[in-house]
Amino acid sequence: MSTVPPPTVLARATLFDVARLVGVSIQTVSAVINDKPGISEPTRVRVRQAIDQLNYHPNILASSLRARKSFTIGVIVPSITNPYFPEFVRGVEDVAHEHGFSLFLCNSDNQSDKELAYLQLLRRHAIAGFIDACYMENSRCRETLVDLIEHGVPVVVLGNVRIHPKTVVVDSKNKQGGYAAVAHLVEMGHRRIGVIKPPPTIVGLDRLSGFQLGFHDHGLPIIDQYWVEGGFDVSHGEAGIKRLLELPHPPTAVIAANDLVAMGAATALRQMGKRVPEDISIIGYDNIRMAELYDPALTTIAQPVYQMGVTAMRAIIRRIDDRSLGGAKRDFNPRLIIRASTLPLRRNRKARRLIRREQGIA
Amino acid sequence: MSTVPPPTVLARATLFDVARLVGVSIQTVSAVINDKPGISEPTRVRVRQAIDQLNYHPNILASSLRARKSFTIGVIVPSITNPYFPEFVRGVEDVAHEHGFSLFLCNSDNQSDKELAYLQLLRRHAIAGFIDACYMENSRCRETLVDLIEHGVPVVVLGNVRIHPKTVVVDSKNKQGGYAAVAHLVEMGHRRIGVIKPPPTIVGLDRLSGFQLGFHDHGLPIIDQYWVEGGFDVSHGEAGIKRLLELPHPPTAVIAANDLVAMGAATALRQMGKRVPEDISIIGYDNIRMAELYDPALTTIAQPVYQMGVTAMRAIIRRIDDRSLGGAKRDFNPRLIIRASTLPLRRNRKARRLIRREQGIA
DNA sequence: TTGTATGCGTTATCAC
DNA sequence: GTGATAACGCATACAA
Repeated sequence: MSTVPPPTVLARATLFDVARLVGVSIQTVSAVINDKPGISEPTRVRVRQAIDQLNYHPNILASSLRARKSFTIGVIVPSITNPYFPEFVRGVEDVAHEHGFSLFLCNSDNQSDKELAYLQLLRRHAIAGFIDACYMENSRCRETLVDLIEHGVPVVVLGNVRIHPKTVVVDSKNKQGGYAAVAHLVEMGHRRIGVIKPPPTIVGLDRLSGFQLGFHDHGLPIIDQYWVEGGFDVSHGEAGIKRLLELPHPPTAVIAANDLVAMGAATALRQMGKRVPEDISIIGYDNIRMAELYDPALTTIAQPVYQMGVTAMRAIIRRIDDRSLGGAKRDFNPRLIIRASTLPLRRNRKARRLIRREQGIA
Repeated sequence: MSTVPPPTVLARATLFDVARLVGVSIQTVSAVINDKPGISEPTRVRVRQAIDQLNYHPNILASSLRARKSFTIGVIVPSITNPYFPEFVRGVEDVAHEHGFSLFLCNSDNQSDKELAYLQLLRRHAIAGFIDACYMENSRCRETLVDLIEHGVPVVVLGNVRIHPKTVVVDSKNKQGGYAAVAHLVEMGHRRIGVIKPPPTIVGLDRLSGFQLGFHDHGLPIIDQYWVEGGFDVSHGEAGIKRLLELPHPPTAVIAANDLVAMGAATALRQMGKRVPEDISIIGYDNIRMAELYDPALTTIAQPVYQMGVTAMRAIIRRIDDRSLGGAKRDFNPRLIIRASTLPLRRNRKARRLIRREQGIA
């Protein structure tokens, strides 16, 4: 009926509007905005004034489309509510922002189909780079990642997988860290050790294999009942510890998939009237901020999470600047942090002394 | 020199490629993709096959540009490493994803200039909606938000401010919650109460005013030395409690700006050989997951954070669907959760009984 | 130094 | 049902 534009939507000023106001052409304005040479100083000033006056702001959508490059990075994590990931994302974001990139954040909940859906969505967004912190082996996810990579999008995967020669792998040697957790407990004299298993992500499986190798190398038998299914959430710790306590001979020490699980287990133990570490030692993984604050302060395996985020994002930026760069692997060392949640086994002091002597500890 | 295209960058298939392969026009393909009526079933099938075959994926940049609507939502928080915000963001994200929206995540660190920089960046990204969870009074931020709103972008602000009639405010009555914290401690017989203050964000100031009103209504004098500067991080709790303990008459109870601060303070106290709550009671705010796990479990004021995130995102979606919708205010009720970190004051049992009787508690 | 023409990949409005 | 044409806002190559 009416040709009056809808009153609620004000049109934004465009390059055209600015150009018209100044009396120059569109690309002159564009050149001023992008600090390109070849524009006289007086013109630059007049253009800038007009930009202010019209409250003009470039449309990144249009500019990305035309320039065939975007300034958005896709980041996918299992769940941002796991305190490990905010730290990682923060590292990514700080570097990204420094270089003018924005972050698309996605939560996969460790579900391959969700991960896949997000991967596909991000591909449509024409992202400039991609960081996958929740990769799980899945043919369609792998396909999509490979597709992204082959279309020139730099991809970083958190964890020990090489999806494609051009992938950048950022890892913290979870196998080695897992091994160290076992070694620590064994050193403390524990031999009946329970494990609350991580989820089957790349990182989780790697960590698990470290636990297994540790058991093997220290001559500990792997008995299924002592390896309960778990995950990376507090609830997995609560459920896991209950199953372990129902065993005829409950473990004297427990390895939790991560700190959250360790705290869930420790708190559940406390509520059941058990003491940590006097009755049961618990070791976590990740060294999240709370591990230190928790009482008992958690013995755990630390990773430089923030730094890993920084590294991931830097790798992407370097590959955006130089497309010819290939894949890479950046390994960070895990570090055992002994606090209050683990204690030497007291049941059999003689055995403990024996073990210590064997390992050459004073 | 050479006219050979760079070998590293494969061109993505476009609508044009699909149309050519099938032998139809571009807009026929577009119609199939967007499930528009008017295309025969055989054509639809052939188009879909071609899409698969060419591995075609729509370019959201182009589609947003042309359709003048995007599917990205800007979210800005103080810092994603404060466990309160992942919970909030998760609520936002779950709803967003359900409706096909993606999230731009930004951290302001409670710095107005960073907030402003992000606001401007998001405006350029032609976002479909915006959620500000870290608003601080600042004329330029306000200007930018108003500009966004007047250009038809739905804006949600976390905290008790009305920036513009069309703003949606999601709040949890921080003043009331702050008041409840004071009331709880008074009820426990405390009168010498220390406060580790929140930062001057909208939410922080509101909470602070609740503390002040609580002091006033319960006849407690407000003595500057007992109100130490703080923030929302663990470190503020550690620093704050130290200053409070240096006082000639240290407080018998402390109100922390939030749970993180409370845990920082409690842990520092423990390290200084003091007991919580026997020597000093501490009350937090937010009821983050860790508050329950912490030992002593934290008495705190709970807010339905996840639900607040959900509400914020829903408000945006409703306003995208119906541009005529105006502003709104959605208030959530804070809830006192009494756990182990607060205890009745024992110094003067008579006084305590007196207070209880006055308040009609058995 | 500045202007002209063209296209990025998509959607919208018309005819046919 | 389908196809031609224009436009979204911007950047690039080239000519002037």
